[in-house]
Amino acid sequence: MAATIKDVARRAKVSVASVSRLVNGTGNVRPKSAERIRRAIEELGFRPNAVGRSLKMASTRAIGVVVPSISNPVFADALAGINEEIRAAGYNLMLTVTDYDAANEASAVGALMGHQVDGLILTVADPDDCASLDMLERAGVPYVLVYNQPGGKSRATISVDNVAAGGEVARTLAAFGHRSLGMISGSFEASDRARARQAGFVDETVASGLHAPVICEVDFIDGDIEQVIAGLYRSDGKTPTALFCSNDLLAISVIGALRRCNLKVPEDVSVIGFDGISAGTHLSPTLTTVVQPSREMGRLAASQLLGHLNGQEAPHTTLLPHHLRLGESAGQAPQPVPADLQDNSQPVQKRNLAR
Amino acid sequence: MAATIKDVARRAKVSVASVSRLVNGTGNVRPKSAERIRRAIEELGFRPNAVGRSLKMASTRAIGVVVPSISNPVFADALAGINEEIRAAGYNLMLTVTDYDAANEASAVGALMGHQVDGLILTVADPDDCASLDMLERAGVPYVLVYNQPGGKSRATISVDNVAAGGEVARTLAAFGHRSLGMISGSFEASDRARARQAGFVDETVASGLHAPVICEVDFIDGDIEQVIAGLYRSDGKTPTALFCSNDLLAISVIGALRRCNLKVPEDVSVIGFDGISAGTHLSPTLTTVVQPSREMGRLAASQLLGHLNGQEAPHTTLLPHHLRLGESAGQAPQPVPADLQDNSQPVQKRNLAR
DNA sequence: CTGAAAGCGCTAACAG
DNA sequence: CTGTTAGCGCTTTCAG
Repeated sequence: MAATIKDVARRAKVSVASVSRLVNGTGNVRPKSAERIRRAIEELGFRPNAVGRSLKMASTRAIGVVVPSISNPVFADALAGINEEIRAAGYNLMLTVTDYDAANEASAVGALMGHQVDGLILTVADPDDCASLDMLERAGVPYVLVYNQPGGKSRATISVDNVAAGGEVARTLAAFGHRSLGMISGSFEASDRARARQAGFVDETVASGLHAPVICEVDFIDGDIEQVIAGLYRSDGKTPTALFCSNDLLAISVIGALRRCNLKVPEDVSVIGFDGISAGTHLSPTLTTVVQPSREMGRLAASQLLGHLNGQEAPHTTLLPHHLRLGESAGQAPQPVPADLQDNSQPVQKRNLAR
Repeated sequence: MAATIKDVARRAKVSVASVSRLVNGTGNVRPKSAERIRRAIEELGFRPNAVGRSLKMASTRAIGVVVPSISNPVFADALAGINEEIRAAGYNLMLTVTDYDAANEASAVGALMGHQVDGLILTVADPDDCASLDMLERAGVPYVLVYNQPGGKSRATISVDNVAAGGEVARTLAAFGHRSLGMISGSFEASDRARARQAGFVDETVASGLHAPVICEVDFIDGDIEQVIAGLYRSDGKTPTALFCSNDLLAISVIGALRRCNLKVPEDVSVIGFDGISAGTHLSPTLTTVVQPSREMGRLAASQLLGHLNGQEAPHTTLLPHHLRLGESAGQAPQPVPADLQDNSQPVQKRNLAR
């Protein structure tokens, strides 16, 4: 059906070589022939077959992208950035969504390699223990991670400093006067980011003179979250007055669950998320969160990868700045302890946290 | 670098044909040879080059997807559905985001055709006047639209009935006692959906005995929206007590703008969106909206396309059911007119709307 | 400036 | 069962 370069050549009464030269602007062709070729192309509606070209050139001009989810705006935004950069450079995008499943991760990378993508951009569950990544390395296929923050192995990555950010959250909450913190996180196994944020959060909580925070790992099912929250606040003991959620989507669910448990945010419980998805600013209370520059991260990942494909320096680890966006969902700790007890607090350490 | 089928054949001391047969499960090979081939594959880390295969088979087992945006959850959700279906069938996904730009639309389709995708799934600005679509048709490349609802031309589509849905919104609002309706819409030029929703909304508004609604077309810039809202409600005349927004993202922005204009939702103004993005249920007030089954739409589009590629019936137009999700953002019209005036209302028609 | 020809990696007759 | 071979559509020497 579709016309080939051969058809064009025949119709223009030249060799396929000339057509190729004209089409690709490589080498010159006599103006007279050029005109005939152009007409033939026009008449035949010829469009070069990228598969044939790829086979010959050993380059598909396609780059693969592997992300855990696309319904999470964080990944959607990064993808938008990637798309922008990639397309501007004339590359195409092969996308796979893994749904946080490691098996999908592996098969996706395999499929993409089979399709001979020129490079990959991906977010994996665990960059420190990822067979797919090792495979890419062995095969010499360039890649750069986004959001992932490898601990041991040195791998090209674009992310924020999750540990530091988690720490800032702890300090902020402490400065608000909260004495009992908690963290609600999605699967640690499926997210090195969550682990890093937790590590920073716990460390700084303790460093701030508070006791270690309660950590709840939840499945991403609304019912589950509600149960966890209910369980947490049913106990009459020392329950957290502030909750750090490992990502914004989770924070939003947690706020909903809290509300259904008749707990007011932020009056009774403060909530801080992570990511800075735009939906957070439209909620009420508006979401306090750690903002990462998702779109920019995607753009940067793409441009580093493309740069490398064009012979520039290899992609390297880049930590982009994050920042805390103060919304209404986090505020002063409720109910300062009765005056007589208050004297027992530790003013020195308190001053520290307020930094 | 990467091993080819030839390398495997050499190493296993068989012909490339045998390797191909074993790898693809087409034809038999002597168990003895099979074993040698398998070892060779293992040792060489051989992975069939899909480009070579595609060239020979005239099929890339890739399908192209073209959407206006990926940051809008509607498209992200549909894409999730497409991804699911596509991957289960062993296909790959080539994605392009057009950013609502018709020029990008055309070049994306061109690039995808060049890459020889086996079929396309797309949402375009105007399915009734779309050069890309005509080009696909001419080239005989199968495609199915999502969200688009072509008026004239017959094109395979998965969507909801936007006209009917727009009408329902009008009737619902009328039944709530609103007498003055308005619609805020994104670019009509970039969205046939918006046009269809508007058509249904206007028709039913009038059919309900109300005067034609105010229509405001806005750019998708927060500042712009705020200005439009402010302008609309500055006039002391008969301003709408209910606003239908052509999509949820817009509705969320409108609610924000309304709030900044000191208008309460829904006490002063009711707002209804369209799409049913999950963020809407987490807002407060929760968003009233027309829910479309986005993920299912994506899934269905993909399965129809794949079915067609496998020789089943051609994709056809499918209207999936939508439904109104009543949230808190829309309610009874404010301030029933003073009693003496109320008698002037038209009870008969009112009864009609309440149906 | 131009054409002939080789070959990218793979599949599928076809002949043994 | 197995190997040989002819392309799929394209780019690119290499001669002319």
